[in-house]
Amino acid sequence: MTAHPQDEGRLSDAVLRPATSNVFESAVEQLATAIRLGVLVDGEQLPPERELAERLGVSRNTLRDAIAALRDSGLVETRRGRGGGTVVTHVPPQPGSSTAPVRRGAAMADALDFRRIVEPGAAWLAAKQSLSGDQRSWLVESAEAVRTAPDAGSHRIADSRFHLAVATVSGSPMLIESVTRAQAALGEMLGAIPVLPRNIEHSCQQHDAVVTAILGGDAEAARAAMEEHCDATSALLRGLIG
Amino acid sequence: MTAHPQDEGRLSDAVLRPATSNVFESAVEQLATAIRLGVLVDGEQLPPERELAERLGVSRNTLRDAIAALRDSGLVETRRGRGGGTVVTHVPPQPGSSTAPVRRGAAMADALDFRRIVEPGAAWLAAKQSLSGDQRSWLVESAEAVRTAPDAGSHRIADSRFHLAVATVSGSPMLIESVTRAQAALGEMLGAIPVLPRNIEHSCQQHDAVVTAILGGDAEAARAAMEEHCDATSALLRGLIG
DNA sequence: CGTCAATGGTTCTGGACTGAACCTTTTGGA
DNA sequence: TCCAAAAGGTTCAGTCCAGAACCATTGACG
Repeated sequence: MTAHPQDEGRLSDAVLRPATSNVFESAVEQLATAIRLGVLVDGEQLPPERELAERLGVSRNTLRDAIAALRDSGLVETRRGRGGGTVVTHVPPQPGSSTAPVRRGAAMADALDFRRIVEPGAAWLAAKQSLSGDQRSWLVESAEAVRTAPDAGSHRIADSRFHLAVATVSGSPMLIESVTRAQAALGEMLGAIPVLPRNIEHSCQQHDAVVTAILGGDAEAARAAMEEHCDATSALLRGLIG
Repeated sequence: MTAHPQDEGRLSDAVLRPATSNVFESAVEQLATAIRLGVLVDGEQLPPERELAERLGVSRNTLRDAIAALRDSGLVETRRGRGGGTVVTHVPPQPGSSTAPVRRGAAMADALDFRRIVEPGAAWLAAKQSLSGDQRSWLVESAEAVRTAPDAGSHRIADSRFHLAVATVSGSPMLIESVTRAQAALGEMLGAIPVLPRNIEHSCQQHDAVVTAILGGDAEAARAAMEEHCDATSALLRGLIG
């Protein structure tokens, strides 16, 4: 065993990551991300508190605090009584009103690099699965939903949903989580891309190529198509920010 | 926005993952994993408690409980006083004594799939970086250390260290974490691979191919070499378990 | 040989979170 | 019409954990 103190340092610096803190905040972030990525769409009803709390692995008290925070942010509304519950009331913000000053570059570069690896990987793996009819039509519809999105905000959400759908049909929980994290990290920035019809059309063609390759079981083509798609997005973003 | 209830269900099931609970246990797992993967090698001294606690993002109390657990498991020893501290005392277990009954298949398949994507991705990204001389020699030495490992246990640790080194020089924190998780998930199983000289030699040749490609800046070759390596390992494991 | 600094060991307080029980509101159906 | 079920709303005791202060032990260095 070579005793290279600096190597040990490099490795342990890289591996010993700080644990996730603050259960409440992570619950808020998780729900808010799910809404902003379009996993939970406008008008959709959340599961009952007791059930959702269990699924998130937090106590009902904490979940309620998180929901209250979302309510304060205008993301959801809550009604009491039988048949009541919490519903998503989220009109996706139109781009251009980017209040968020550009993120710091390192995190963005990391997320872009990461996405360039896990999303094509998900497409590749999805193509190797034998998908059910439901899953196949889900993919097709997800891609179609991106094309028919009426405005920029809807387009962003539909795009997220498409990418998450690809990850989901890959069947790998670890990959799904990775894609979710990449999408969440890039979410704000992707929203800053100007929604020119040309960009949309190009993007949708690439989506279609991905879907076609996956449905055809051509893993290499699926990966290549998704790589192209990620590269195109990266180029837009990098150009946009410098 | 298509209102497909089942789609929502699929997506939210996939995305709303349970939050990490129990700070103490995750600290233990993190340190134990670091030791078993060889990030912290035998005889190496841990940072002082106050410093390590801060780096892990836990309180010193919790960290001390975690260290106590490691001490009970015989992974570390602690001495008081100036110049004292906690040192790793870990003799890697020789394979064959696999007390652990085979893991359940789904988690293993997930980890293998995930690894097949993130490790080649890390090699690809590493090859695209302009590496420092230190990093280049670190890679070479890491690969060489695998070849010269005296016994099966050391071989496993050196192998982990090599893969983590590749991920580290890729420069992407998100990727490093992913590779670490994949390695940790597969750790026990990789240890179950019979260490035939032929397997070792084959594995080392693939390591060398990866290093050569990375140092040469040939990203596609690096990825292909790592894919081959992961596939070989997968085949061994799947054959071993059925 | 004594002192000091670096380290682990101990204790305490306050806040965050859990788990459970119970209350309140609303609606669908007997 | 009225009741029961299904939801959200409230409260409380207990546990986990952070943060800080302080104690005990040991080796380094003057």
